[in-house]
Amino acid sequence: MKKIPESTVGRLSLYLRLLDELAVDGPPTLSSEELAGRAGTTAAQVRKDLSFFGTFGKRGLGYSVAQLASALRTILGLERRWRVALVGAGQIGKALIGYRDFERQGFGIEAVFDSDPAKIGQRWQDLEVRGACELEAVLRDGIDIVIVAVPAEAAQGVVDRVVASGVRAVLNFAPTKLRVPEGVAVKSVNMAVELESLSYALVHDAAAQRSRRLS
Amino acid sequence: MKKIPESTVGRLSLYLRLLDELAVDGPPTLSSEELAGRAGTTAAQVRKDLSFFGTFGKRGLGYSVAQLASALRTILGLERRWRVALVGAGQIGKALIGYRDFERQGFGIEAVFDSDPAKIGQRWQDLEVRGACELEAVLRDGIDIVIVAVPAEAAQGVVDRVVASGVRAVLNFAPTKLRVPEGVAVKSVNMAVELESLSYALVHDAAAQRSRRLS
DNA sequence: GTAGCTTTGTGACCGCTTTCACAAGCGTCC
DNA sequence: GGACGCTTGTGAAAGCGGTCACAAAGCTAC
Repeated sequence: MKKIPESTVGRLSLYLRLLDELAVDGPPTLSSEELAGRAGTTAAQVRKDLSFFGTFGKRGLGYSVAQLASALRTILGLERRWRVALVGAGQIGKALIGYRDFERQGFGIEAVFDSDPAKIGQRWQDLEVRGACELEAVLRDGIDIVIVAVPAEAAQGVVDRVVASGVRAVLNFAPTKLRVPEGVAVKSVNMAVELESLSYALVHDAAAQRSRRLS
Repeated sequence: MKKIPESTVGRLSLYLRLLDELAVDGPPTLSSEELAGRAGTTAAQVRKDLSFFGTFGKRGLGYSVAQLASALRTILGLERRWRVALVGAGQIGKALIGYRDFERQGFGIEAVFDSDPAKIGQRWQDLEVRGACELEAVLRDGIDIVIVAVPAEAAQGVVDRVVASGVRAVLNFAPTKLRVPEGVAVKSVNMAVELESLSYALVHDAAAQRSRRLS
């Protein structure tokens, strides 16, 4: 299979969400044009994204909402349940545990870890917070994805242990760049970077608008 | 000024964080090579990123950690304090409010809104949760950035009101694509997309490794 | 069956980001 | 003060993702 752009995968995920919304009340079929409108992209982009994986539409008609959604689920690997562990029982961790949408989408958080003795043993929803020393044992028991929600200083150490335990997918909330070996997927959610990009946009746009006003 | 790639801005933010770490205990100077190593990119990339904004290094020597950090703060607009409001007093909102790093970096959350009458009037840290009806009035009072942390269905409606109130920067946590007029910056943090990309990587890599084993 | 309208799938093109490669500049050592 | 080593800054080349445009294909009407 050819190389798929990372951005394409992200868009497929978005398309799927839009299709799921439409499935309940919308028409049974839609065009690339309509899907693009909802997704904030272009019809050509939608068709190109899908064409990497096969042909899903009918010319002159568009795509079946149900069939395309099903195909995207297969492509994204969402037909099975993924076993997830959370490392770091702080504020972010708590928000994630409470976010029941994950379970509904097939991502089940099965364990929570923290190194703070005061937190170990606490019950979070239906999970007990476990000590960091148990990490390897639990991860080796078939965990697919680890969410890292610890302070930046601790993140690389945690991810090293996670990778050594055979986990090959990490979702990182620590505001730092993680180094992992080939074959391990890392996705980062970095709110600090996003906020600072907004800051940049604000000072940059302000300057642009000022010069526009002068001309 | 020329067009700056979005990805460059994100990396500058990362460089700044790395420099701040080094400032406390590291050497007073470093090369693009060293910075690139820590940032997970290449030396050429670092130099190109910086070259968009001027020249900050000394040939043969590298960059002064303190001076470069200061320059990046200016570029990113982090020398001033930004006034932030949070819309949506759910789990994510609570985590964000508790995340005191934001304040330290110059992003001060000054108001929290929710539409749930049961939440209005609650005290969160030192803030009182306000009703959605007060939104416009407060935003017009000099709020620079709004964080949207409401359910996906409500997000577009909120952002429309936010934009109408003159705010030009939005950080979106709702798992949906927001439509905003020209001149408004939106950054999205979409955990669902990230998780599904990991799911894709897992099924995709598994296939890749299988075929590698066969060959 | 065929004319006409619609919409897909895709190769070619385009523009932007990254990488490459090297001349220019700075400090050091003798 | 001159030679040497190191590192920057930057034009040029390469690579990649996005857009365009159109032939192919399906559906409807008559």
